[in-house]
Amino acid sequence: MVGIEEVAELAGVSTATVSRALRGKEHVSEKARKKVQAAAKELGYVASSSASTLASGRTMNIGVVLPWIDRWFFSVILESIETALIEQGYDLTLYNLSGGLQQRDRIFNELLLRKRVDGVLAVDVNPNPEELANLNRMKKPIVGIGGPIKGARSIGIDDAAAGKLAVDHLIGLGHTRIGMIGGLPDQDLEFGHPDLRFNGYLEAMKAAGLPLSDRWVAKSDFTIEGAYRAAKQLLGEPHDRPTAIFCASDEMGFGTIMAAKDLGLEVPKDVSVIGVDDHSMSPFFDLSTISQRTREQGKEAVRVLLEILAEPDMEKHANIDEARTWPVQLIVRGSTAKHSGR
Amino acid sequence: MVGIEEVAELAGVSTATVSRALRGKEHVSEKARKKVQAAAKELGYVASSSASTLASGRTMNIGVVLPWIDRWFFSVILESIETALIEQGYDLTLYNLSGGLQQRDRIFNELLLRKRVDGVLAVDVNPNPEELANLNRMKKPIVGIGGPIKGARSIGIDDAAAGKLAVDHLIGLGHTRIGMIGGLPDQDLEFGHPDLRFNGYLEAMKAAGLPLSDRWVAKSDFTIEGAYRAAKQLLGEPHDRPTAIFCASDEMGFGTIMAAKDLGLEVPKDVSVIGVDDHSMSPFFDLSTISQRTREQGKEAVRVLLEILAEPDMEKHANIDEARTWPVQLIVRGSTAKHSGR
DNA sequence: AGTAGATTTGTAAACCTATTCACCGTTTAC
DNA sequence: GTAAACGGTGAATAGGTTTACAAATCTACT
Repeated sequence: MVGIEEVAELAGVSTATVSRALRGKEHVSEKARKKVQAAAKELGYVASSSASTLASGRTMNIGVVLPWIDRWFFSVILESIETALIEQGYDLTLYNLSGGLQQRDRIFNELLLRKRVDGVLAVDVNPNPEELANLNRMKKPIVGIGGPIKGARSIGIDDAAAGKLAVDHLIGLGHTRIGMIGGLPDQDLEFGHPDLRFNGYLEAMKAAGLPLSDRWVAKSDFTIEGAYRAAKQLLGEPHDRPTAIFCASDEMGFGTIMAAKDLGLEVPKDVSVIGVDDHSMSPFFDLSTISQRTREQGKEAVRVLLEILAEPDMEKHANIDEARTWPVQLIVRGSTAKHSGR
Repeated sequence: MVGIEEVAELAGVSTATVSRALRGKEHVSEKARKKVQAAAKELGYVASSSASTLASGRTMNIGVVLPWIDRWFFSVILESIETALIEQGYDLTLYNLSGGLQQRDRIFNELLLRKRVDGVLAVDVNPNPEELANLNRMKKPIVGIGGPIKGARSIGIDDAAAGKLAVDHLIGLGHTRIGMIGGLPDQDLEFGHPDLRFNGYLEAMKAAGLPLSDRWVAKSDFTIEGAYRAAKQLLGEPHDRPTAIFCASDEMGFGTIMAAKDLGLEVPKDVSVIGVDDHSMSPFFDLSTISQRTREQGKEAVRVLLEILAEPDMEKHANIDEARTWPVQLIVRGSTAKHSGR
């Protein structure tokens, strides 16, 4: 296998110059750089990343931890993170937590500490104090996405505000009997998004002085299917049926729209529907939604993490917990309209 | 930072013994192993992966290359690969090709050759001969998923056979006017799945002596929305409308079912629909389909790659091109039924 | 007790690059 | 014209582990 010495010899310079030349560093004459590049190309030389990591202390690799991959939010954010990282010359090592607690423990207390990554991006994963302490000890900065991490920086939307915005939109359209399909608490997500969005719903309803009813609220998992069933329940009610439904996610919105159709109700004439996410299929369903601009969140998290890594004195960043609120945006499509009924 | 020497000192043994003990290797007495483990735990020692890679030549890391992440097939297969790898103690570094040709070039000719990965899994990506030669030179085995790679091992379904199976199912139900919604050729995928599935359709129709018509065939991209539009076109036809439609993917099947509903047609009474994939949402849509058992494919690809890596004489595996056909399975749900019409 | 053989342990040499420091030849400032 | 500053360069070292090999210890048997 060809190493840096062969290149140095062929180019007629020292290994130090080869190293500097190939990485675009200062203090190399153009002439030397050209020679080195030619020699490297001729020999098909590529620097060994493990050796360079060992020598420099930098891995140029980021660990990304997320609970699942095959769900819309996570796969989209993963793609945006990967794209942003590769642009900056970083690789991305993936850790998904679907393997249960034991695997999680191994990931946090072993895999992430082995000097394979320079930093960590945690998507909807809330490290406990011990896990965080370990990362700090190893000087591995972590940036969270999706919810506030105590003792670290994070980015996420204000779920309650998002819920309130959605419901305020419905209220603004004249709806008074507004239902909600929320997520099951504690299931799936670590930051309680479903509950928070439900709180936003309650808040908006109370602020507007509108009546609440148990019959207008249903819980389901975050899937089309779950919401479909929940929506049938809500909309099947012959009297007093809600004229608008706020769904905790767009996928739930899709299920709700399909349920409405199957019940012979028209959207938005008979019932308005709004979700949260701005899923790639939302335009097709013509679903109004609260966009959380997922791709931008991923990009921004990468920016913050790399900024911390660029800071020579990383200590400063330890134990800063700055939970940045990522602004959401109401996107009005055809699934919400003025209340037309009686 | 605590290194192997501190652990050795505290445990009262040599670094060699520490290394052996911590990795569960032979030739360590139980007593020594216990002492070492206790010392490592006390000091919070975790071996540096770059140092161990440098010394051993093994990275315990696999590179996974795929064209996208946020599409069902890819995210599911990625999750299955990640799970299988982590079980075996391997990490996974992700490279997605969505950044265009320039990025692809960099990934194949730089990132994958840097000794950061022991091997490569290519999902629906077909490396060209030069890219493959580079990998061979660096002794990095590659296993493909989704289509045959000339000069490497690969696993994938027989797209034509899958198409034929789907259409044979429809024929067996008595349908004679059978349409297809296929993918756009050359777009998106490197292995021409859409065309191959279309070939299977043609083959089945010809074998059964059934008539073909341009009016029964439409092309769209691999999305619900595209298929929805295509299906409206096909099913809107007042005369001679197909009584069954084979869709090149389940997502296209969902679009087709929705289009049928919106046209006032009942599935399967007025029109049968079948797809390919066995998408997680297919049970909800009650869509019959050809399952390609995506998760198992991912697992199997990992098994094959690790098997190659375990082989001490890896040379043997270079230039073997063994394109294994992964069996598909007909899954009959409620969207296909006997032809009931006139 | 002595010894062959098996097992455990330690020593030291890789593994390959980045980087510090010193040095040299040039240029710049005075 | 000299001193100082500066960019370019190379020699040597550090970085932390694995592993071949040699040495030491233990086991079982004569």
